[in-house]
Amino acid sequence: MEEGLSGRFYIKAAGGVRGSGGGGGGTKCGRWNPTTEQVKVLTDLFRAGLRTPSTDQIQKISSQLSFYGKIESKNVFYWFQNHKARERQKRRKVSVDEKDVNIRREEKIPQPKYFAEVTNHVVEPAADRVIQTLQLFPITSFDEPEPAEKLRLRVGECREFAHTFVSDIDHPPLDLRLSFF
Amino acid sequence: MEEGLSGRFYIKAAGGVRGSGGGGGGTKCGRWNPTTEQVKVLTDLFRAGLRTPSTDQIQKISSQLSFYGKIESKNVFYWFQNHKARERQKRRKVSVDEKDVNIRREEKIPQPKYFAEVTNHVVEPAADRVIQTLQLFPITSFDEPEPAEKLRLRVGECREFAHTFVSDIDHPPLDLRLSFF
DNA sequence: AAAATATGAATGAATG
DNA sequence: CATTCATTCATATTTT
Repeated sequence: MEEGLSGRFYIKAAGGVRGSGGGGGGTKCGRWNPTTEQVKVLTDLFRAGLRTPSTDQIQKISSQLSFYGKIESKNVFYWFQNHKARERQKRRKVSVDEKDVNIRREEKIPQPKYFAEVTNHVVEPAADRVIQTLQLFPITSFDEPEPAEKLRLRVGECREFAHTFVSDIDHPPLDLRLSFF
Repeated sequence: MEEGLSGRFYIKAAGGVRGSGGGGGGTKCGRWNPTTEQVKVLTDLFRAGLRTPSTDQIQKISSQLSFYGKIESKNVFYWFQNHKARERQKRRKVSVDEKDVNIRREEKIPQPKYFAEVTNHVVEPAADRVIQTLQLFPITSFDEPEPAEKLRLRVGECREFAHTFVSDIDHPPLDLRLSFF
């Protein structure tokens, strides 16, 4: 249904096209599709404390990462910008649902996150080759104190405080009165 | 090689019966599976004009909807995001009727601050001017049509050639030694 | 069960 | 920096 337009057959590359190596220099262009190595490096840099790289740094990073595949400076720029923004947003939009379901009495993951950030980079076979001499020490971030990015495990938790008791109530006290001003 | 997966595995969610009416419980996590009530409310809100709820609104909505079942803010956020996008997407597939021979030769490609900044963007519709007090019960179907259409020139160009296939080099001399000082 | 489709989630790219 | 749009990917659901 949705199809029929755009006439762009995307290569249904199962398993993520992030395939390393290839360089993605294929015919598929449009928007940058980072390779796993690129993402890994970027992530490492971020975790190392880099949040808002300068133009200079961006250039260097981009330059280095270009080895793994097509990449432009702006990609690096945007990557950091997005990553940071989303990291923050996750913190903000953390479910703040209280009340309502009262049965929730159990634990609550100490770190309820917006959503499970999958940081499980499958170990690349070529990982060995990827000798990233990332020796970025705590960089002086001019933005704000580095919040010690800790690696969070995937939210294995699926605590769903069931709402089972919602038997046959006609209309719960639902009253979404949103005032837009 | 193609081993580089996106690394996104979710726990197989068993029996995600959307049929909320009855139990609805038991669904495992994986991805949010809205109940019919939740969808109904969301749809009503959307139809009432809500298109891009603010963080606050998202919180409220999420909170209210949690009555019907497990839900998080991000779900609401994504729901609206997707719903709007798809609504527009479908709208867009009908905009091919008129062969607007008026082809604008916009050579300028919007680039970030790295290149010449271009601002020849089409006028922003600003259709989020929905002012109303959303009440759960669609008292007044303030149904507003899809206003404005942006017709954004998407430049999915592949201007930059892929990095030259590095064939000689054995190992990427990745050495991100950024000099910050 | 396979194919088609609907939709939740993620992220690159902008814009203000 | 935040907010938003467009695209794409991964599943769930429905259809054949």
